[in-house]
Amino acid sequence: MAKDFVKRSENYSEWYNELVVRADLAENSSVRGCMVIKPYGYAIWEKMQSVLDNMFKETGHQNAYFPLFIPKSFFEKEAEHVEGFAKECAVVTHHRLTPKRDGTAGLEPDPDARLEEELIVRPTSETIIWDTYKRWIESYRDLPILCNQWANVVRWEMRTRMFLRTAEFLWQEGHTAHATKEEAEQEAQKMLKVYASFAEDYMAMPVLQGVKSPNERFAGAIDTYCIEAMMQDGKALQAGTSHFLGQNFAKAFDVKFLSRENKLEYVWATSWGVSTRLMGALIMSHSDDNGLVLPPKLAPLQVVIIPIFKTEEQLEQINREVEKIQKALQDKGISVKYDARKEYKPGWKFHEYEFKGVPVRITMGARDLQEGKCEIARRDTLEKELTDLNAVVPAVERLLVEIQANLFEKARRFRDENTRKADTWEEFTDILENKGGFISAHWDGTVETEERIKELTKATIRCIPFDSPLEEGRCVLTGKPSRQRVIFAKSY
RNA sequence: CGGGGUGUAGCGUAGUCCGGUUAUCGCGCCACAUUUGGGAUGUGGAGGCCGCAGGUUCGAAUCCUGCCACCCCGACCA
Repeated sequence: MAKDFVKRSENYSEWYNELVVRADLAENSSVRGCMVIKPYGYAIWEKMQSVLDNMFKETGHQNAYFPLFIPKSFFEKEAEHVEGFAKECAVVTHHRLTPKRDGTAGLEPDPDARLEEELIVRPTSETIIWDTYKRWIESYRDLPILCNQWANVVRWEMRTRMFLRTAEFLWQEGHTAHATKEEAEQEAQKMLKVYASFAEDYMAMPVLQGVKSPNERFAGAIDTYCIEAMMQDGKALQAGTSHFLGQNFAKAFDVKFLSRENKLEYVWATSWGVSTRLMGALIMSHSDDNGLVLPPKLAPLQVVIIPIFKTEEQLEQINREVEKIQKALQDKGISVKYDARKEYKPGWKFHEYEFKGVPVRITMGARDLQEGKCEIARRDTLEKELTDLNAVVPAVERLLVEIQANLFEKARRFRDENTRKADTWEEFTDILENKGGFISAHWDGTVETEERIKELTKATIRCIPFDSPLEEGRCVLTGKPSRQRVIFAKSY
């Protein structure tokens, strides 16, 4: 390597950026704020997609696709929604280019091709979808509508960070329409549970589940539910959100249905989404100073086999053993790569696959083969052990399960160790300045206090956890009475 | 959008203050040989509109103006 990989403890941001680029996941493009996702990174996204997609289908949802462009006027229909997104929209004003009229080289938008109404590149699709749903819904028999869209969206962010905040990002957005408030609320909560189990069971990333404070609520929602994860630098990352939209969009787009009682009523709505930001979360949750660490359930490559040999005869002997093991592993549904390239030395390959986060490595050399053994190394702990050739398959199967569980446990322990209670303002600021992480504290429930705390400390309320017990207390800033602790943290 | 910084080969860089031979070095790349149990070694070689566009000058990576991009810190956000 040209330069030593920067250590996580030295400069977390730089570490993260380098990790993304050097593990071959993505790179900055020549387009402002946009990122190129490279094949290896995209393979991880595809894995995430397919797992999520199955979960959505199991909960009764269908995929659909809506336009990339949204007429400007659609945004004007929901007051809070437009306020939330107006500042970060890419706007299409022309439909044709023409050579520059002042005679200099280059092209310019043709003034004769100006659009009558500007089109907005979707920052989210509520408006275009509710404009469409209006035509789909007449009676309670048309409900519920449970659609999901896999798409790209554009938000013209001032400051970007690979995977965490890019001008264009890939995501999934579910949009549902219901006949009753209760059903819509349940849907929003149900989808949050889906996200939480994806995060914990597949990404091995523990998350807090809760509801957002009014300040952090989605523009246009009645309630925003969220999953919040803690990164290894102690900062919080909002990993997914599910919104109960009430009748806000139905009213804005005039979507009514005739109920069983023959009454005309507005439809109840939800929307929910997760994005390529999850890739950032995955990277920051588990990776170490040796590179990426991927949970086996999402690793595009679970096992790599590396031969060590001096002579052709030895290689052939290894090839024969590998063939058997590779086939047996593949039969168990495990993805395996045999890297017998002669152009790279074993040591180089070890580092390469470690950097890319491959969970299990099998090293097969002539020496061990004599004794009927090979070496199995695990990425999470970097431990190595010799295993009998005929025990390799069950050992790998067991190891993949173990690594998955260990990554989750390790992340959960880290989060719990870095979650602290604060009962006074001194404790609160001391934790933020010296320790970081989550702070469980009382809050008087007002927007003013939350904003004041943000001004003073940069910490925000990440969520009001569902499982937070009722408990009498006093607001950490104002001393006013509070009935429940909420989670504060600095966030991405 | 405010403050700070950077832009020289695929990557990382020296040189910029104080203009002057053929633009420095390392990694990587190519060829050959020897190597292969934790990033091999030697020899030879290829690769540069010095971010872009103007300007000053006999002469610009270096000075001036404008633009663009990226990074960091804020504000904003999935």
